[in-house]
Amino acid sequence: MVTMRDVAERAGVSIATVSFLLNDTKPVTATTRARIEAAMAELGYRRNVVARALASRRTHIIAMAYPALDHKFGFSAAEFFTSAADAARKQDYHLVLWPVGNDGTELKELVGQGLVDGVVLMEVQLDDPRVTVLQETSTPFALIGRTSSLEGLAHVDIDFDRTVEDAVGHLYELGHRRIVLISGNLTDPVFSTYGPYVRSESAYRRVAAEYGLEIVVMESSGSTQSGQEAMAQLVEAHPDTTAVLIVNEFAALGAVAGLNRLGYKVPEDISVLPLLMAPEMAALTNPQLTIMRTPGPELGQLGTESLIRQVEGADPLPPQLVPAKLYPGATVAGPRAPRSKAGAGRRAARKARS
Amino acid sequence: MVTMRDVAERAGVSIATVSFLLNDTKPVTATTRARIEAAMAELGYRRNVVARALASRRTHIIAMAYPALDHKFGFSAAEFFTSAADAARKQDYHLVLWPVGNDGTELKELVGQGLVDGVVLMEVQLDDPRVTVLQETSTPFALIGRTSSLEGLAHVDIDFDRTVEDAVGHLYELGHRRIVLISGNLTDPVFSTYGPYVRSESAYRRVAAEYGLEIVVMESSGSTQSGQEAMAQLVEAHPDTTAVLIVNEFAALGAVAGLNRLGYKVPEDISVLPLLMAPEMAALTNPQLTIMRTPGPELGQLGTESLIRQVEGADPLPPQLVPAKLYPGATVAGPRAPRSKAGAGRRAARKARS
DNA sequence: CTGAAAGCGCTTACAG
DNA sequence: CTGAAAGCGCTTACAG
Repeated sequence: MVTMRDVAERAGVSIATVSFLLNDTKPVTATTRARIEAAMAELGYRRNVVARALASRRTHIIAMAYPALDHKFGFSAAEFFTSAADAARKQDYHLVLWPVGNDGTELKELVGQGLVDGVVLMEVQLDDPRVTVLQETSTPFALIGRTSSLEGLAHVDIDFDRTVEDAVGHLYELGHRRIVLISGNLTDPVFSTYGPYVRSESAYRRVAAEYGLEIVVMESSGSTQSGQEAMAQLVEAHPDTTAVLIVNEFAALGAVAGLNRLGYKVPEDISVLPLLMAPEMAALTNPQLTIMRTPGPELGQLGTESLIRQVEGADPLPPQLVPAKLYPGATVAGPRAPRSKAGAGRRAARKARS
Repeated sequence: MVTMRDVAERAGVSIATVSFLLNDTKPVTATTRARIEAAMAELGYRRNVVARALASRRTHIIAMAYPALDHKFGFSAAEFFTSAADAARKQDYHLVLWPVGNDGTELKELVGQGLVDGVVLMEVQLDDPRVTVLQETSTPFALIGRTSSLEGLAHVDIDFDRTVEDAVGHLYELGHRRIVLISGNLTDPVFSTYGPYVRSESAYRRVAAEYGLEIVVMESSGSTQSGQEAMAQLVEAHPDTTAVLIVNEFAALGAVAGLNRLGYKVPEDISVLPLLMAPEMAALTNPQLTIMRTPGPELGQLGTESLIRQVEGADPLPPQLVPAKLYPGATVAGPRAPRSKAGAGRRAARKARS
């Protein structure tokens, strides 16, 4: 292994000077710079990040804590990770993925080892024990998501209000008046304080009321299967529904499949608009889903930048909320027969057949 | 931060003794052990992995190099990563995911920094420049996949021969005699040396010949879209096909969707059997796909264990090939009218309509 | 602008 | 079984 000492000797300078040049921490004259750079090139020198970490008390590694047991690591998660990794690399940091539990014990164990300078928390719950762990250990962190009390916590999150406003507004303009929300199971302890479900639902209730729409919220868990089951219940309980908003991306896939199997055409009979989905996932079906596109790339980057600022002693970025934006596909259209009874009659007939 | 020195002082021993106990590198009497453990508990000591790494020349971090630009990071990749991470953790290692290019330059840069003890290579190509980089830098590594020349390289891989044998055998027993393989695009430079396509195809050619079946190989790229397009071509060029084997998991999803849109029922008209898919992906469709289940959990674990053995100076595990196993779903059944012309006639009629 | 030296928190021969 | 001490490859006041 070629060390800084080797470079210094070859260039005829001290190792301190090499370090100053490498880190740009003190000015170096052009001639010594040239000598050092030549020496580095000739020797193929690469700085040892472990030694640097020990001496500087900064590993330049940050962790993304992802509760993989409670949340599938799908395309959306991959987007968050990838954009965060890119943002980190641009600032000379490594990002590592930590699949740790929701309760904070594993996180505490890992953080105590001194491997990382800070943590980006994914899938934040309204009351998240991991936040306490990070505060107690004085570990810099940034939330992608929000706890209920946010006093001074660095965070970025989806703007659920605008996302739902835009989604409902789009459907309304197309003529839809029967718009149902499929949210999560809020009696499940893991998800009763899960921001996306809670915030989507409250935004939907507010927005639907503003539009004078009937408010119908149904639930599903985060599986394809449960999305399909939700549709079976929906067409039974609310046969006049013309559009479905759905929070969970796996359930959304199941919803489309389920409607098809029940004999409903998407979007002719019912439009389906997932509120949070990655384009790669939307492309798995054919025709491709119309979605509100999760702002994963933006949030991954912002969260990481906010964290790195803190690690380096600066103030975190101000909190930012980014809405999911409409990403057109082929699962949303105007209702077949807006505000008439014809559609409902036709669907009822089909149902009787099946 | 509480250091080993703090623990040593409190326990009334030297830091060397604490280290011996912690690493189990030298015997320690029961009484000193008790004193040290008490001190560690009281102080909440946690060993600093960075200092340990610098002193021992072993970071206990291994990287999984995944060429994210050329290969989507889907459910199969997530399975490999998760199982590798678990295997690493069990042996006191961290696994980090490195999304690096296929050409080795990024890998060389990263490896030179001394962050990792070794590398697990994913999506290995038959002629892989990353292998050269790792050899030149004397970095321990294990392949998940195979290069063409394997002289002494630690590797684990899918057993394509047995996978295809089992898949074709299963279909044959159900009565299928027209079994087509959808492989990859071998004229694409990235995939012309991609093991799964190359080896699946050659296994298929051998096995189909053994069964006396007509050999039909078509290609698709790794997208849902292309899987759908392949089906359009298939029913045009080979209307008597009763079963489809398909290598790429995204294309497989598209194949089912495409057949449905073309008016073919799966599995009644055509059975679809992906050769390499993760169950989570198979569960995205409804009904769930019948698949040959990628042995991701087994290979992730074996590859990691093989690597860690080398890192610790032992011989790597002997190469192992693991077949994908049949994982039942609802997209494979017997052909509608085996060996008669009735099925083909009916399909031709449907085709004329569309 | 450059250098000598202490120190980051451990591991590991070496000695006893 | 335990300890004193060197050393891992850097960074960083401090001095000049």
